[in-house]
Amino acid sequence: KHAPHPSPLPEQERGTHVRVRIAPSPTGNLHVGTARTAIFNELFARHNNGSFIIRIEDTDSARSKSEYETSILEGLTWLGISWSEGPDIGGQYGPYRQSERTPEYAKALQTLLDTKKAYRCTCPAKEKSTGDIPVHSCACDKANNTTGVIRLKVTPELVVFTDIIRGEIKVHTNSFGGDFVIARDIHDPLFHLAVVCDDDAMAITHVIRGEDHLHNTIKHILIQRALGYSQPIYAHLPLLLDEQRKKLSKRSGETNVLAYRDMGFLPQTMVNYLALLGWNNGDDREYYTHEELAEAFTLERVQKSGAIFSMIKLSAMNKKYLAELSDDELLVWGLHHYDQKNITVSDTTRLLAALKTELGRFASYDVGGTDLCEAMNWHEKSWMPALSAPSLVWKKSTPEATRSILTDLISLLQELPERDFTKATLEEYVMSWIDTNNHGRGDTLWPMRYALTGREHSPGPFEIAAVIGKEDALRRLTLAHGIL
RNA sequence: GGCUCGUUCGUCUAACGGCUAGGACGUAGCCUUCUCAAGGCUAAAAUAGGGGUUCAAUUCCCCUACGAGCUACCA
Repeated sequence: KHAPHPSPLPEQERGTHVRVRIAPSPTGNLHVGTARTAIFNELFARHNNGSFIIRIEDTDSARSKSEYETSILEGLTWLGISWSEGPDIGGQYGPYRQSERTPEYAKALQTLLDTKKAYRCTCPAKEKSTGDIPVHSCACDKANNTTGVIRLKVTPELVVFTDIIRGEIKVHTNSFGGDFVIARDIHDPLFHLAVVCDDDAMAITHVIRGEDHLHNTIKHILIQRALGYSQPIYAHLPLLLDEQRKKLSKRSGETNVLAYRDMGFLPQTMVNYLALLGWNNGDDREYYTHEELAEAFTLERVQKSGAIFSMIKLSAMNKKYLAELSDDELLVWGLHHYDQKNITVSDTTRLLAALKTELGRFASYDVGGTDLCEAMNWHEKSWMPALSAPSLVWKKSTPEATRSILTDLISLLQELPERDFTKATLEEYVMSWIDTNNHGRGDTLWPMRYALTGREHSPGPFEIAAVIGKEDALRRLTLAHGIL
């Protein structure tokens, strides 16, 4: 009989304390699909006062890289997801890298070999077949080989388990190809074996992962039974889909979570959006803080069908969160984009003021505001726009009228003291001047705004003038006047 | 091909077996407006098809169609 696995926790606590994990393999950056799985796991753990654990699945040493592990953890940290055990912080069930747990797997493999539930097989690797299912059958299980891969013996039977999200799942072992490989060698386990050993050793109570693992779960249950382990509760999440309704992958578009950060998306946007993709609370509510999600989240309300990851909706949500940012947060957000482009910002006060004028207009840039820096270059001190004379004249005006208005506007603004260069005062002052002199609004405001920004699309002229101040405003207006 | 899962507006989704199938994003129109946005108002837009069960089906059951996932000595 297989000896019970040593557990750092008293036996009675096992199973009562919720313990969930995500197990990314460090073969790439943090994928949005992995991020969503992480979010669901973390929310489930928090909702149930349980533990959320990160385990690095690096049994494929050829493809695993430590910089990817760093990047994955950075992505999770940026999202604001917290874990109580993991490769970076350790924990009482460690180590949390599969490459450091080989002795555990060797022990389990030896047990399976000793109890004849697995055997070594020297047959060549199964060829990929396009037609019928290739069923592995050979005489290796009788040959007592001392070399070769290790296969688990599979007897024909119907395996049934209950998935919290999709109910009873039944798969007959005949359908997946006979005895399957669980290790290349006693010290070189495959994913299936390692997962089962770790989930047991780490006292994982609920395995919450993508639907693409549904068939693997059958294999895992078979290994658990052979090893005498108890079976965790399973919940298979619907997949994240691309526009073609295929599983979201690198070829679908950007899948790296950190790339979304660099595009201008906020972590609260990502968490909120991803959590609502496949889960809802049964009502119309769409906006939740991380805490509110943890409070409300249950696996029973997770959707069964896959959901398309939409940048459009993500952007709409991001706009809303951007508008809620405090000054400090907005500045940090803005500076990140200048850093991305290696642009040094000389005056952060002016940058913040400029960002505030652009708030609510971010949709007019590429998704997430990638060309925001260029659109806002008007805020820099002493910056001079590249103006074109035709653009300076409003569509219903003439160069002559524009020239005359600019002449008067410049002398008008010269009389206004610097401290009155605020949006409200400027607006009141200039608008009443327009009205009393019967200038057209467009005839005045268009050239004023264009002169200050060099752009046909921008925030309003008074907001702009308030940000750049009297000196810059007059310099740019004079420049504009000169080209007509 | 086999196995498994799935199917409500274009998308994300709501609806103890019971109002006119609701909301959000997107789209279109109008208002506002110096521009692009934002904001306000309005509109178009869905229960895949066919059988059952029931007084009553988006909801329960069956079949079909379609879609997806899996089908490695990757994870």
